[in-house]
Amino acid sequence: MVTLRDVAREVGTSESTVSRVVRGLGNVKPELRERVKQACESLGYIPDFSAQNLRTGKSNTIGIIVSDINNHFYNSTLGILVNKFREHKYQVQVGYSYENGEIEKEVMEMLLANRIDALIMTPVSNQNRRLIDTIKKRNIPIVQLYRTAYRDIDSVCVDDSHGAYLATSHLIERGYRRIALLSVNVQFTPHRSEGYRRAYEENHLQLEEELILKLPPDTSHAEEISRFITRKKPDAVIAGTNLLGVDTLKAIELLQLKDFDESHLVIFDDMPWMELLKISAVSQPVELLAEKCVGMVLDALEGHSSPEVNKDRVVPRLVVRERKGSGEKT
Amino acid sequence: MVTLRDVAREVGTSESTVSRVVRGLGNVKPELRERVKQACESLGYIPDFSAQNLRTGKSNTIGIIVSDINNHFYNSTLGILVNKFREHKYQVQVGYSYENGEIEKEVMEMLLANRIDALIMTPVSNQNRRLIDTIKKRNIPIVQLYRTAYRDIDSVCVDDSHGAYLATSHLIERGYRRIALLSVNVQFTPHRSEGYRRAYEENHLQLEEELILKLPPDTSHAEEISRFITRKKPDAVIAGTNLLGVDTLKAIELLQLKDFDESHLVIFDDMPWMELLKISAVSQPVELLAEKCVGMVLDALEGHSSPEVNKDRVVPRLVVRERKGSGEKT
DNA sequence: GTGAAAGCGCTAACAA
DNA sequence: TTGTTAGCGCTTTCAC
Repeated sequence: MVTLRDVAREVGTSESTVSRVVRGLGNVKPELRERVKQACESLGYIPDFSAQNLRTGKSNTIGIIVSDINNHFYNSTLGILVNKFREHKYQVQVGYSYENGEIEKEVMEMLLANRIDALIMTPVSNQNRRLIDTIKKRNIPIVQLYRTAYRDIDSVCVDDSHGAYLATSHLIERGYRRIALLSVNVQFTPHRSEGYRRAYEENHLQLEEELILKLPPDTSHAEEISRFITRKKPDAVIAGTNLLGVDTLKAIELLQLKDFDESHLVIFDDMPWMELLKISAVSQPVELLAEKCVGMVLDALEGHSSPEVNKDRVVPRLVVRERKGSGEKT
Repeated sequence: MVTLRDVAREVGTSESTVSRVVRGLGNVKPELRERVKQACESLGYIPDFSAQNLRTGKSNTIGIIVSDINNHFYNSTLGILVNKFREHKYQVQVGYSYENGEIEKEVMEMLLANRIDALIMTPVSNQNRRLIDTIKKRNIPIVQLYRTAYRDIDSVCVDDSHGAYLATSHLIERGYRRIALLSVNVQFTPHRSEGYRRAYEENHLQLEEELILKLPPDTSHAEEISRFITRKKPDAVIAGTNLLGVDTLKAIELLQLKDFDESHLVIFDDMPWMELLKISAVSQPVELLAEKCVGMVLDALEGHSSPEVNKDRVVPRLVVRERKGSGEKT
């Protein structure tokens, strides 16, 4: 391994001078600076972040904990975040919690051990309060994304309740009355059922509790959904995530429901394939969300943040799609 | 920050003893061991990987460079790799190269600076030979995934040429003659066009070069593809990646081609939505691929690897799908 | 079974 | 403008 010392020896100067050149600080004579740069280049010097981090106490790294590694929706959010932090010269270190509080704990410890400068997470539970406090004590900014598990920590969420309201209203308007609401049984998310209820109430319609189905995260539910449809006979379905959307479509296929087409369906998290299938979707403003999240983190890192807890909530919108010839319920 | 020293002071012992306990080494009296553990717990001690890495020269971290952050296919591969390494107690640090050799260089340097123990990458070019050599010199194992840019480095690839052969043969069998091949213009991939040609030859059919279209990575090509279809009038299309598949479907919609349905199409990289749309796909054995890749890395880390260059190639399979009533070309 | 001490590669305070 | 030095938190001899 080539170290500062090696470069210094090569040039015949001191480690600190080389360090200054490498970090682009002033106060080095141009001539020396050039020779040092040359030597770095020819020796193939690469700095050692472990040493840097140890010495400076910071890592230029943002930790991000993603709750579901298999959900494209989270992956695309992650993609945007990584991009934005890249622009600000921050590395990103990702950890996956698999919607499991224990693993979440391990991952938080791992990221702390890596000396992250800030943490963005989609919390799985509120059981890691202890670690959250440790992180606060170290003055590491935290932002919760998509869910608010800890009330005293900044958060950026989507108003899923409103999303459900939009979806439900839309379907009611189309003449559907037995609308099923499928959602993942995850805590700390703004409750979709709340908006669903509101839409029913505003339309003076009676709602059946049994049309609300909560499912555990991180597995396929096609069979369960098909049984549910058979038993409860909904005339429309709102799928609370893109993955549940896929499961619902599979269930429909399983059951060979000929009249149950895409117009009976609204799926959360707009994805490219929904456009192709002409399925209406609740589109999350991921870009905006990421922007706010990054903004909060950078503000906090630069000490610009307010003493109060920031809670930001962005509003989803309904994307109505229909095939020509389709439309009102017949 | 709570350090080993703090814990040692609390217990009234030395740093080295605490270190032994924390790392689960023997040679500490049970009674002392317990007290140390207690103290770690109550003080909330978290080890510092920077210090550990600096001292030991290794990081328990595998670096992975993904070439396209927006491609679900790579994301799902990444998901599997992360899972597998987790089982083996390795962290994963991800870098994204955005299909750009310059960024790839930066990312490689970043990962090296982080002292990764091994590197898995989907190389974008062969222009980073210099860094590859540095990595080799540091005895850090490297595995190339999906592409072989450096012949002297281990690799695990998919036989895309064979995939194209399967897709083309299938379409020819269905009666199509003017089959377009759309692929991303990326170097070092087994050439799809080779299998495409072979299928034409075996069927004693004349192939038109102009039906082969190469497109740059990392943008949408719907318009370009629609122009291409208008001009060249193919009667079937093979899309070389899932993203090109989406673009092709959009192009078909743009052109309102009524008779050009899913049966005229084969898309590389099987994705859940293709099942829903009944689109035939060339399915990559991602799980197997990841397994081989992880195996190679672990072998190398444990010194079990052979002196020769490992080149593994896995074979894709064709998943034929059809709606009832569809089938042979009419 | 336990502790003292050196040093991994780097930065920052200070001295020259 | 440059060099010397101490020390970040940890592991690893080596001595006891």
